Amino acid sequence: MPSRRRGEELEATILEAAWAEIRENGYQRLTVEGVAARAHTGKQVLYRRWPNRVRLTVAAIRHALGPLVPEVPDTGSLRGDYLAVLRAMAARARHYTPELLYGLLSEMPEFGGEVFATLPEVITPILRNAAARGEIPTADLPERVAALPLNLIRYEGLRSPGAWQVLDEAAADRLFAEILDQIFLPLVCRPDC
Amino acid sequence: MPSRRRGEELEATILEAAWAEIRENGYQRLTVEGVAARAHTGKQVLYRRWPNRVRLTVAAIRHALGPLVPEVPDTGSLRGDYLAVLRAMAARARHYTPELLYGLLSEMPEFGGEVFATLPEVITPILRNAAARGEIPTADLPERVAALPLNLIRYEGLRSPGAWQVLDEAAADRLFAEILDQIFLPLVCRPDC
DNA sequence: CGAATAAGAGACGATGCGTCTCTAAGTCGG
DNA sequence: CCGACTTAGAGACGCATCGTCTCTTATTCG
Repeated sequence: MPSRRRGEELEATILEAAWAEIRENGYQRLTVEGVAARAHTGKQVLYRRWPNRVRLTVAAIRHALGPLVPEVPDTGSLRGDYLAVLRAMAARARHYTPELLYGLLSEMPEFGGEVFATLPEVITPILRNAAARGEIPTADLPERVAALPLNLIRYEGLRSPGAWQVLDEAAADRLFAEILDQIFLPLVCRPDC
Repeated sequence: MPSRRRGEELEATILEAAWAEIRENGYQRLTVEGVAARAHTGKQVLYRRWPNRVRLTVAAIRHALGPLVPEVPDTGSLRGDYLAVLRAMAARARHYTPELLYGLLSEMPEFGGEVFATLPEVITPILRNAAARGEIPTADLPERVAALPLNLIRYEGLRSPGAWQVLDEAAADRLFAEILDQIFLPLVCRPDC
């Protein structure tokens, strides 16, 4: 008979079970009973740690995807840097099916804070570097402008959710290029760029 | 004893009952039983018309809010026209609580087509008028650019949902002005605008 | 006027949440 | 090394609500 698991080990098993259930059946059909069964444990063990289904799900996502904020890229150009950020975001977004994202937001609107973060920790340094290189006249952009590509990408993901799941890397890059070249760069660069 | 209702009359009563329940209790707590009770009818009468709770809700929204596409405004300037469109959209958005919007989208992702429409029927004429007046060099903008303010407003509504419900008209107008003046107009107008 | 239709009312089975209860495995202080 | 405490593992339970089914009877239509 296998020994009983505890603490970290048990917790990790449960969160991985939850994440597996989500990937296989989606969030709507995620049941606490199902997760418990898959982790070979009882419901009470889950409810001892998370107060309800939503919070369990959030914990599972965080466990599976790791920290939200990506590294600050330094590719030598504003375009390259921002592109790197968009790629990192898209990689993360690929795990959010529409059904999962909307389901979570409907039951826990404050989760939006996590999903819609403006990421100044990343964007501000990028803009400062660009200004130092002389690519843009000033790094001091209104937040709405600084986060524009970020927001547009996210909007794209909300608007045609599921799109990330089928978009190959080349197609995603084309989308990023469109947003950067048609909208963001014309808006922030000195006229001659 | 009151006579039994039928057809249009009964249907309208039901949809109004559903909408009232949504406004009072939100979508999550909308129950088919509750709607039936409020409309003084039986569940079967609802299920005879709509296959499930989501579809009933969508029907109730359409009944309450009317057609999606607003009139084409003609204020004499691109800024004024687009502002009018944004105001019309915001008026509609005010009825979508986060909980309602996300709930619907999670259970019926294709509803996004309705919520995220690019509204070319409205935007294209506006741009054509602006071009005819000489405000912009060409009316032939990429769709992504033409719909930019629309998308940003909607993103704003998704990002801080519930915000519309508390935003007074002046504050909403400030937001629209920010988006038009900082982003859209600089992007599409001839340099001297 | 008689037959067909559909309203109004509610019982029913299924599902799944969150709570509660029980036994025994593992941990820890003395 | 042992007795007390904690908590894992298992599942029963009550409750809400979905969607289906059944029944009676008012209304409509041929």
